[in-house]
Amino acid sequence: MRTHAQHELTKNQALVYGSLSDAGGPLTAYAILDLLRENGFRAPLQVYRALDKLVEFGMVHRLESLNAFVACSHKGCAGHGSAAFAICEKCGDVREFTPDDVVRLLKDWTESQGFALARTTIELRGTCKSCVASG
Amino acid sequence: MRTHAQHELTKNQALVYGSLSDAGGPLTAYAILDLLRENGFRAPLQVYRALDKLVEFGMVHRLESLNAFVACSHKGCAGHGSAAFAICEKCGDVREFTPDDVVRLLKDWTESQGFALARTTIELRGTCKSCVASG
DNA sequence: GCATCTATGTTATGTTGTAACACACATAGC
DNA sequence: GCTATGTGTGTTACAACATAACATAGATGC
Ligand SMILES: [Zn+2]
Ligand SMILES: [Zn+2]
Ligand SMILES: [Zn+2]
Ligand SMILES: [Zn+2]
Repeated sequence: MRTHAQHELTKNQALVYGSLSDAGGPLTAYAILDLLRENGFRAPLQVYRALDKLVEFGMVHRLESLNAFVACSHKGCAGHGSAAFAICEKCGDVREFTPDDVVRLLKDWTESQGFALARTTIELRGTCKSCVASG
Repeated sequence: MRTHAQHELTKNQALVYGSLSDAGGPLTAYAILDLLRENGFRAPLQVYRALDKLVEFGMVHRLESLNAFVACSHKGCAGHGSAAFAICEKCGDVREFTPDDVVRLLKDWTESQGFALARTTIELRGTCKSCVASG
């Protein structure tokens, strides 16, 4: 039994997830494509199809405000509560966190409005601690 | 003294804002361009440049998860606290609200992390009340 | 064998967003 | 008047992001 694979990935899914995991930060689909050309990737759809599945599995998150994708920071994660992201505009660092209290308030609001919530996007832009410190 | 114009808009800005205001919902930049061809618009930059200013003025919001823009629902608004959006995936309706408590919690988190928050993106996807009722 | 489902490969196209350069217009300083 | 400066504008070309449509390949179940 595998400990770190809730989903058996196909070859392309594994390659794409590997790229994101190795990168340790967000990559665009086309950046992934370029990284994987030496593995035989030729067309954007090969990347997008794998990303669709990985996002569905909860192993990868899409950053809407960057048009980019990032591996979930919970290693071997098979999905968790809604995530939020703090994105540094100086260095590009992305920090994932899970603000359950925030999500609870948003869910309360949607319920009070009769809105059936499917998913949330929370992305914070600013400057990270080390970039603030260094000027 | 004008009551509804905190900013004197240029011709192009007024046209773009008018389109969004009349639409009563989100439009992509290219949809705006098509609407404004009869007013002499020929190129996407004419739209994007106006949108940049309108967003800066706080009169228009960008919806990252739709790659679209929407007039602020506060008429004559010159900017307010961070907004959030509930987006119906059935009918496309977008409801703007201002969840101060949520923003406060997010701000607390960023401050505890030394992250200098510049702006927030909060977008909720789901099904609106009337679409839930009718389907 | 045959239907069905999923994954994959490939070409072409559609959608969203900018770079670079030129020009018009207003305002301020000389 | 005449420059300098800043901002708004117009235009061409291009870059970046995403999908449609069609073909092929392998696995599973009957
Ligand atoms: Zn995650
Ligand atoms: Zn940083
Ligand atoms: Zn608003
Ligand atoms: Zn609806």
